[in-house]
Amino acid sequence: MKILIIEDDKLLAESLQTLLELKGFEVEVVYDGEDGAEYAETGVYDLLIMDVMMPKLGGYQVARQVRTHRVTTPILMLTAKGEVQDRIEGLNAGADYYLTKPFDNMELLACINALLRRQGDQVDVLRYGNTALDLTGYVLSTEESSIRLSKKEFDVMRRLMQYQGRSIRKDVLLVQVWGYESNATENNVEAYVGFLRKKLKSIGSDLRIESIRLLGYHLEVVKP
Amino acid sequence: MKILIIEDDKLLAESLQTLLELKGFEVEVVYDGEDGAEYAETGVYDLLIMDVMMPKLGGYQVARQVRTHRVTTPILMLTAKGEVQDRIEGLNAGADYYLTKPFDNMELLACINALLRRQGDQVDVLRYGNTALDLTGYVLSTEESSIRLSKKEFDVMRRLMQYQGRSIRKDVLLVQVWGYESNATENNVEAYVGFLRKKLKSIGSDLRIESIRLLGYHLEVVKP
DNA sequence: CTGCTTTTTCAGAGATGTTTCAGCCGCTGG
DNA sequence: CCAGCGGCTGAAACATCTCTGAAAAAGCAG
Repeated sequence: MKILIIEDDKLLAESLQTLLELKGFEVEVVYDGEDGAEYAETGVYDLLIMDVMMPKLGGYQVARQVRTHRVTTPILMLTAKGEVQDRIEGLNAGADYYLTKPFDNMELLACINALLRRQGDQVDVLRYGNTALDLTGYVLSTEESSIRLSKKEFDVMRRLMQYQGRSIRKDVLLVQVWGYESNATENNVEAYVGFLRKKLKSIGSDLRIESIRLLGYHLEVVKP
Repeated sequence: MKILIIEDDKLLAESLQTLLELKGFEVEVVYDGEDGAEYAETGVYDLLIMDVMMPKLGGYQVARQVRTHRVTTPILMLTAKGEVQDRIEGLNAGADYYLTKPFDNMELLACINALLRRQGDQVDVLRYGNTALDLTGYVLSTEESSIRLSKKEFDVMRRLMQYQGRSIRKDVLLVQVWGYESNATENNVEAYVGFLRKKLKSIGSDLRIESIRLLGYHLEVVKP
């Protein structure tokens, strides 16, 4: 579970980082809005936490920009500005929650959980069609049978299922699963899609991974 | 868009109802937690707004119960209890947002929008006539059927639809889709317009790509 | 170290999208 | 009425992308 913190107050940023890492999140920190927007737009994070007042690009602008680029990662806005007007502006800019400083650590964690829960990550099975993916054990199953997935197979499958009908670009999938420092190529994605198609068929799933040339993939329930 | 309000203060409930109906939502109101939980569990609502302190069953219990029954409708908690402890408890019980009374109407609406936005109800489509172009999946569809487009077909179609009735010059289209450096000719555009006309007809679209001599094209809805 | 699983790499086959081109059609203007 | 231009279309050639199977490499547990 990856979280990006965009916060210019280094002290606060660090304490947040420590807190979240303690809770088992993978955390990255950047110190201004411009970097923030750039990182956030990769779409590899599960949550963005950002300050409103920052150098170069304010939180509202970052949120707007990120949303304009069709990135749907939940945004938690964190700020000293507590006026109603500010809260409204933040929410309308694309934030999902507005928390006023000073805030309690436990409250922050509760918010994060609420946001991630909604993201559908907190559930322990994803279902689509006649098929279920057990998030705790890397097992893919239908009524009639089930099969183990390797970690990478699982990662790819999870993303595909999370998109429920919409299509995913191959390069996005690549960066989400392999990270962007990796030297894996899109052919790796193709290989894993191949593995998954085989396994889906072997358990009699009604799911089909359609490919869309020059775009990516699309998980589909095929009517019998 | 259906909203359920669970609130025992009839005055407040009514003013909320009026406000939301004015904004075009379909609103139902119940006055205690027991009814609230029962209604909410049907899962037909797009959003639940509930008070914390209520007769029979408190807001936290309602939230917990609803979530236990695997209903994922977003919950907005509305309450006079503003203590950190309360907010944490609310969020942990399954709420998605915690708003403290008294609140501003505009802020409430901003929250509601944020929650519904996340609900994934916003899809990326361009519409014109009876026809929709799915921007994420290169799919062109009408009520009765749909068909996949290739990337270039999609690019051309998107431009045509974006111009909504105004006409586009062929050379502009050429540059927009193939880029400056390309050695494609206007005949390429013509070829793709041909492909698109075929596909539009095949799905029973009421859109027609008219050509305008020496100028370019023009997307038109043709009345039956 | 050994044997097993997972992940990566690679190259050829196959599928699909794109471009090209020639011929046809119809409009336009002399 | 006819020549000429712009626009349309189908077929073929071409260019790319995607898939696949096999093999190499990397991890991992015993």
